[in-house]
Amino acid sequence: MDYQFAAIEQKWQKYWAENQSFKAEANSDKPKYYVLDMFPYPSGAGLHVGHPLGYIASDIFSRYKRLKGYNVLHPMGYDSFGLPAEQYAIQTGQHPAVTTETNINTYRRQLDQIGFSFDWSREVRTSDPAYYKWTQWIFMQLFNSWYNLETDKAEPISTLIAKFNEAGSADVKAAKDEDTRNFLPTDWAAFSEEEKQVELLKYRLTYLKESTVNWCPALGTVLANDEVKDGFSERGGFPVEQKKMMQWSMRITAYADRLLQGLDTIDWPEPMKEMQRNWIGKSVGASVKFKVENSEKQIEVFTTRVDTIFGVSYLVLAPEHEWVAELTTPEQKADIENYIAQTKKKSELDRMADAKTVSGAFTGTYVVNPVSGERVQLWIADYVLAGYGTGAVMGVPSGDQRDWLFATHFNLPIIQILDAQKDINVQADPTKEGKYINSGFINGMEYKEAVAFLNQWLEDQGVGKAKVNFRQRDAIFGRQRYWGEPIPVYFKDGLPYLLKEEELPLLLPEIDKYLPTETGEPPLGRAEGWKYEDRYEYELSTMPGWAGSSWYWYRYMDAQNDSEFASKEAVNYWKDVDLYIGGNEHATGHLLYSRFWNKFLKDLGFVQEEEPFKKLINQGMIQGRSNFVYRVVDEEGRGTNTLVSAGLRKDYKSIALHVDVNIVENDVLDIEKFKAWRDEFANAEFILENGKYVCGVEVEKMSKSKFNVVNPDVLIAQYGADTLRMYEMFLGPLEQSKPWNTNGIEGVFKFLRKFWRLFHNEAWEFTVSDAEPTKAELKALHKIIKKVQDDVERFSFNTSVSSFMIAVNDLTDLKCNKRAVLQDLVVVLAAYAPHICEELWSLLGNKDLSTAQFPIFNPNYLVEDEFAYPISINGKMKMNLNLSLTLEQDEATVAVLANEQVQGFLNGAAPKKIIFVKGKIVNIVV
RNA sequence: GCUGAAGUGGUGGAACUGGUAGACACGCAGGACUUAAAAUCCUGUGCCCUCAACAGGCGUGCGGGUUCGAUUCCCGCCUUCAGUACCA
Repeated sequence: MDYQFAAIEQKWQKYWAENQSFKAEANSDKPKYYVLDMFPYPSGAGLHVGHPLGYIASDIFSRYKRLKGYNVLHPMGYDSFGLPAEQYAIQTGQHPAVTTETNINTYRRQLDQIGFSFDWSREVRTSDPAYYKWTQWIFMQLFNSWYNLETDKAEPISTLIAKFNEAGSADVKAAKDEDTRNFLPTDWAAFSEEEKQVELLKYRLTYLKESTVNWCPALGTVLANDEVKDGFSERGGFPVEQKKMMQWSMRITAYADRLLQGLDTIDWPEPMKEMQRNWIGKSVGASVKFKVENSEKQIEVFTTRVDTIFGVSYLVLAPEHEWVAELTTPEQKADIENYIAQTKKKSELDRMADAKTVSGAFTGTYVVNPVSGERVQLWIADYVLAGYGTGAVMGVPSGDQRDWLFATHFNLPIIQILDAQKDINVQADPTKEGKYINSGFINGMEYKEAVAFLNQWLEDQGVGKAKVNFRQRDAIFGRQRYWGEPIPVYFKDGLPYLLKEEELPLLLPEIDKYLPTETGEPPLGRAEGWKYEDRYEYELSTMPGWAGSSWYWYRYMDAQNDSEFASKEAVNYWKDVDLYIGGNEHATGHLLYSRFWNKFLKDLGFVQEEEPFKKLINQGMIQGRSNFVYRVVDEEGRGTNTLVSAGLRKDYKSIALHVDVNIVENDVLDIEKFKAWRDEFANAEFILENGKYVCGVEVEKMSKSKFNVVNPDVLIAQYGADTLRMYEMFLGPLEQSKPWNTNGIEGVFKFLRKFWRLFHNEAWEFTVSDAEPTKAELKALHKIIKKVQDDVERFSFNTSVSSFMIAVNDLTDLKCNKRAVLQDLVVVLAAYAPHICEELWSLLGNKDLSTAQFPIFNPNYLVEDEFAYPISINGKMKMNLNLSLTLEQDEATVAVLANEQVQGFLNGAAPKKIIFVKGKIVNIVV
């Protein structure tokens, strides 16, 4: 029979499902290997051709590892809480659970027909109560923990209480809020229960705090910083404003240093690590307090160059700094207010574009440099950000270019502080070289000494200390929306208390409408009679999107467990994810939060590994490739009924229209389908080039409105899943972003057919011979065995597809239909094109390809006696010459020079030198 | 600006450790089969000079360098993409 991909693929997909062929063993003597994909949010649009790219790669890797004798865990699930289903619910009244279920079914159908080897018995859905029970449970562990800076790990809150009982708060070194109280053990004992709870909340790893949040009135919800772009919501593009509210936060900053250090231990793409480093934004420096003249106030600044403190010639506050009004003198009041008004008007974008312009205003107030005793002016300027550090900086014009510009613009002094500083009247010189001058008691010191000395001095005097500052803030954990995990907390006397563990899961209540209440409370406020013990108000926020995805890889290890998030045995066996494949858009979201929760769970002894994802690969984005037709317009600019082919468009006045890429092949329009596509084009006329209508092309985001979405279903119907899988890999390196095009898919399909034909005679009857393979056949086989092995291990899937083509071309030329060769070839190709291979495997009389062994590479088959040496003269390749590979330099040189053709090229010139690299090249230098 | 990645035929891309640049595929051109088309098969296909062949020259973003030999290493620049942005 000819290659009937549809029947073959259905048959084996059914077989795999019925036999649970890819179920990971809970216990095994085989080494474990955990291959994870970033699980999808099941959106209503279903999968497009870009989604499966990473899944195909991970599937090939998983199947390969199984053939190599590993016990592979390769699961899939759904990140099924999220905003789109809720938005849809608001519009239609349909419960998000229903929408989600429908979408999941579509996803599952689409995934199944690509033939993935997922272990579906371990499927998870973050919106399933059996799953979010454990998300809530982790929240409770966080609530019940604090971060001990002495042991550098999280500990149960009970150890903190013990410390308070014993020694009060003095010796406690903890990651905590800034407004903690100092108390003695006796004070602690005297605190009321409420006072104790208030104090403990300042130490818990998840805590309530009044914070400024990004409030989006249109969406009725709070957004994370990464969900806001330039003052508008990333989703929907609605305006976002700042609003103060009590919010649950996660004390991720406690882990900032470990999150940073851990990056050095994991095999991730460098750009990803770099993004996380920048996001965490560690800077080492000092905080210094400047006393305000004629006031009790002290302004704290953060600096990374405490050594330059004698060069301070002014201080700047952010315009939003809360003390600005208070510290402005009456004479300067108008100036300052005017400046603040101006800053407010500037949007974030303007402020960015304006980065070069110097602006600011003098408050009229002076502050005192605690080190030198000098009085300097206090200014405000919008180059200082309220949200970073303390919202105040010291200006050192000789050492910082921005400060230099500011000082020059406003005529403030520029003080040289190092003898090595050059040209400071032209620009700042941030050098750390040389010895300090004009710097009081650090004069004559060098950088390192000065920093250490100053830090100690500041601390001794109580006016500052060495400090590490992070850009990263604690993560806000509450969302004012419905479709998320309820937070397992109720309020008594205004204080939060946890539910009991056995009361989990706290189920999402039913509500009438998925909108905030009339009083502005979150949607959960609509749930009637939803009270803890019928009296206490539950927390009405739900968890953010990243909650459920911050630990899901552990649930796959033991997905059905009802008494633990995953059993100790399962966690001890699977440990961590060996290979994680997903997009780089999660660099500072999911991947950071997951590492945070993982470290926390490790601290409490629930998991084994400090880092959850050993190796990470980012698959590139598949962009859309839009096609255009060009409608000729008349004098008045009205569209006519005529369309002109792209190559001739310069001769006409025309407008470009998106055309559905599914009726275009190799950029040539299928005119009949086009006429049927839209009524308005039913009678269109075409100006053709070379008898064809050629469409224009542009690379854009894949989107419905651009008619450039390619649905895998269509391609599978036309070519089959095996072709789709191989074609997606053939497109280019996995990590590279590329526009989708179907131009080469025929070639891959032809390859599979050619492969199929190796096993069949002219009449398409299955025929293999049991004859001994020839040397050439074995060579072709072992070349591909080695190639695939090497390629898969370095995730170079595109090159192995090419090599498969070469192998099949070679074997076709050799007319090889020998079982001894083809049977191994089937196994080698199985990870890429599993359906056709499984069929051929069974036609060869075997059972269950998933239990086969990857063929062992034998280098002896590749050994050559001869090599066609490229002979180059002065590095230019001239000809090839067959020489025995046993020849060493001397004999080879003789043989080369004896050759007539070589002599012809030399044309009488005497070789100065002959380079001979065995098995590689001969280069004659003349 | 900073950080990171990348720049190779008409196109996607290959060349893994400095050793034959353009594998494999698409497209295109020509041919076979066919009444014809599709499918299939065969041949050719980096550019320039040449009717063509032979031979030659050029060629991996640009300019230099190291080397017998550079897509690969070094220096300087340009462009594109991604992230980030007055971070004190």
